[in-house]
Amino acid sequence: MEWLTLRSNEKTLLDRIKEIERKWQERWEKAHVFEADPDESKPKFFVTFPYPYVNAYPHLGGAFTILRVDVTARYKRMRGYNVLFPQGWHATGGPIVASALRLREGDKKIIETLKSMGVKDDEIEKFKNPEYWVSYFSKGWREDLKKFGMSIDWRREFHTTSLNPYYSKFIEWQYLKLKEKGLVGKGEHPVVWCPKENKVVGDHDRPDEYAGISPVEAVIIKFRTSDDLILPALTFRPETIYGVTNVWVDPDHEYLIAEVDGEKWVINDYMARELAEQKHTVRVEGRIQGKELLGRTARNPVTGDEVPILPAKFVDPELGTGIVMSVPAHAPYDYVALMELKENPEILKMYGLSEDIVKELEPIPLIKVEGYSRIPAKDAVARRGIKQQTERWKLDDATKEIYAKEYHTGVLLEITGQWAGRKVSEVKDAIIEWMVSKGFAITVHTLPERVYCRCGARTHVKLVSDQWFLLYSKPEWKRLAHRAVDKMRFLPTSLREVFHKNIDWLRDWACTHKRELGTPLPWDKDWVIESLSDSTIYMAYYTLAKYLQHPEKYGIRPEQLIPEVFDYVLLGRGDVNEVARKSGIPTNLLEEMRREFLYWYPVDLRISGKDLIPNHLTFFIFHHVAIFPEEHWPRGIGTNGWILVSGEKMSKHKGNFILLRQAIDWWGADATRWAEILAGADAGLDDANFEPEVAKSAIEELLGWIRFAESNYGKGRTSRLAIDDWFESVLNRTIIEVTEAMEATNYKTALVKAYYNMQNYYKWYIKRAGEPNRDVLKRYIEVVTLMIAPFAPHTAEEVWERIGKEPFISTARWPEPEKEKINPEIERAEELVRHVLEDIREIRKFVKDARKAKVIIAAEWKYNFVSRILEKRSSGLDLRRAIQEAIKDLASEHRKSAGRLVKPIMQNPEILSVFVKREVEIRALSEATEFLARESGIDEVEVVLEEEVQALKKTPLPAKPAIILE
RNA sequence: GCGGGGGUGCCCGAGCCUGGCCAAAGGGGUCGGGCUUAGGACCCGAUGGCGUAGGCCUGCGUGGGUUCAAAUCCCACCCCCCGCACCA
Repeated sequence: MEWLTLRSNEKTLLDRIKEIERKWQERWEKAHVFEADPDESKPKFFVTFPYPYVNAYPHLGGAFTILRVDVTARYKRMRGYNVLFPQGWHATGGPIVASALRLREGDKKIIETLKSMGVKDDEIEKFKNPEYWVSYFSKGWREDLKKFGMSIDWRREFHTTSLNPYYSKFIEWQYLKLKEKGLVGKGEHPVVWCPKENKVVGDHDRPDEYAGISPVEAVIIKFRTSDDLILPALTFRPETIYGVTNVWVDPDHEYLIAEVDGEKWVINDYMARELAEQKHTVRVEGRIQGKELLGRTARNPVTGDEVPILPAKFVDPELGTGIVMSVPAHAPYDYVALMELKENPEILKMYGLSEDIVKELEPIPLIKVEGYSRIPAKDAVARRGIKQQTERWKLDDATKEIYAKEYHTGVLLEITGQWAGRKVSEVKDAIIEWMVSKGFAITVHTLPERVYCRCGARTHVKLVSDQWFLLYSKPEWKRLAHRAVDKMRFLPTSLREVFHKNIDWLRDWACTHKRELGTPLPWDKDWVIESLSDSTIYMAYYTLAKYLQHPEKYGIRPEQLIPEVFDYVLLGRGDVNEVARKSGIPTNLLEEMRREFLYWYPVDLRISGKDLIPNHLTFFIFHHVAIFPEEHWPRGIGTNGWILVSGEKMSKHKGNFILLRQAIDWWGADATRWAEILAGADAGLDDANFEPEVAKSAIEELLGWIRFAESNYGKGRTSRLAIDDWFESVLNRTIIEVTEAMEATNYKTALVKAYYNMQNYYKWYIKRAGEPNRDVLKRYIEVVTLMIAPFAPHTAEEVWERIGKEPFISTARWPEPEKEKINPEIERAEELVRHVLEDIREIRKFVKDARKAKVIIAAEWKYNFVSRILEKRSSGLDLRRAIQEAIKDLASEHRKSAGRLVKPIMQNPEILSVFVKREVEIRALSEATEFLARESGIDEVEVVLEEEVQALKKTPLPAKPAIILE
């Protein structure tokens, strides 16, 4: 990777940076700077990062979000808050278990992944145990985050699952509460099932190419032959039953004859098994070759038509039921297959069929679609030039097109009877319901394509009947969640609406799994609480982890954590002495824990990537409103987008995948932080773009600031210039703007304003002033260092120490703006000087040999006039009216000349925003003549008043003096 | 389809809420100059078109509209990205 190559001098710089970082990390730890305990004298701020799943080391993406949390924590600390920033680790769920199993099977990919993360050969063996993943990677995360400079209170660290019985007790308590309130219930649920291993097959249990394929609902329509065999045609488009011309089978496949729910069905092995797993009774009675069915007819249950059974190559006997109803008008496959039969009667002959059998079969249109002929399938096929049913790729494409168009915009024709005139999308569900109720069809859960388990077996859909659900669809629960959302603070603010929508949209959630890491459901121990479901209110656990996770200090054993303990500590219920007696935990310790909880709770801000909005963050709200009283509901949620690297999504495949530890190794912590912030760390949903180049140059930037600060602090002149006021005004205004951006967690904006914009102002200041004023320079160095401290804390600490401050900048106060020094008029005047400089330069382009510039200030009355205009405007008038009104107010001798100003003012409305009092303009320009001359390369600049000259070609305006070059 | 986020100059990207210092910040690239033995790094300048006085024209997805004034407000349309679940 290119950005790895640092030249030797840069390497030295990097070593210096790393040394500084190590030094401060050690000092912070030694001084316990980030360990937060209740302190009633200070306001608290509780900020969290969703605990990461510990199956790998952190990469730049996770680091990005947690960096925003750290910046928040550091900023709030500087604002005088007692900040709690804890961190735990998530191990609940399937992937770790699945990876451990795969490793046991000798899976090369897992070995490769582990090696790529730096796991040594002789250690890989240990990863066959899921537990080892948890301890290994939580350690890795902790190390990396420390090196990244996270201001975490590590005493509260923990990991989830029964591997941590303390946490498990807490989760058990939560679920007992939910059950008490009737928010957990049992139900049926379709899952992808491996018949060989007898288990649910999640994404992590499959080869990658099968990930993300979930069960879908399909309809099986029953076509009956004269001898009472049922031909069950599986379809996703039951509405097209009105256009069926025939039924397709694979002549070379051997179907089963099975009794399904008391009827004789012709069906494939696959669906026989799938139906059996979905509450249907299936008994196999015999077999039948597809070709034996050919030539018979079957009755369309809806229309009553007798349709022929015909052969088709495209029929996949292992998908669906292996039997397909043919709707040539609206299904490209069917259309092509039918045309092939018509054009090649020898196929029919081969099976001993008469060619007459297809002669009269014509597509039957039943849906009208804008932009298509009566037979849309024909259009789609013709457009792609499809000739044969074996052209799968094109046919699939055509099918997709027709399906989407007909579903969303198609209108049902007369032939569909009661449904005629309606849109497909509107009545589809009703059609299904009707067909099922009439006994014409059944619905079934199936997979849209073949999905294999990692073990090699083909999976099918099973209906699990004793599945536990979180009953999110309960209206009362949703109502409370909405109320919480109404009260919360969101960053960005647009998130509020998103959450309301998500709450409405959320349905019951299957909250238990089997054979995964986690906490067993307390009343049904075969099940383990699923990962999203066990990570909803654990922020409360951070307030207790300090006690629970340290038996060496507090002596609490897991079995002492009876529900009454959590009832008391988290909800204030019960008599503390009674709880102490029952649990054996001393009263004072229980009370201390209760106090700790009450001090920190609720969560003030939870910052996360945008991916958690529809799931975890919504659950987070739901569970809080279910368990806790209103005063402990979450107060805020902030989100950010993903990190891209050089404009592309990070992936190992592309070679732009960067682990946090690699980044820190290459650029150090602060430069990495700096580049991540600049990548786009404002609150929002947009992705941020990390540029390795920026990280590289940040190393020098940061060392440059240390050098600049150290060597300039205390330097400078003692005299006072007008331009000093300008710089102080800008500096103080910047503090206000940066503070606003910090409050909104718009950290890129804040950093750009605090550092880069200030640096530009400083350059201008030096250009104007020559040498800076000593006090102003000191203040500049202090303020900028303080403002970048949340972003580059190690660098800031180093500067702080070198300019003689102590103890830590991490606990120093955020700069207060000296509001009295903010002077908009001075800033406008400076702006005006800049405009004049630009204008002189512009004119010089045309008058190259000019030696002298005369700057002619507008006459006194014009200032009154313009300030009148501004008054009128601020009372709501538009510009033209404001000018008219202002003219009326003028003394009569000026009215005529004022009329002549209307056009120039309309043409240069910017003068209104730079307008200052005449004296201020005169002074600013007079003091800047030397500067203007120097910068424009002219010998002399002279400021003259309009009253002192006559016969001007140009009209001077306030804030826009006339300029004459000579 | 539903929900969300976007479309800005050669590229990336700010601005849009709160209309006017916006031909549009900041990077990158390119061109020119300085520095240097040379390269790199660094510094200065230029980078829509036209123009011998600070100007004019074109311009922020497309088309309309509101306004003295629109990248910014309103309406319609086109295009791109993300999510749509039992999974971390």
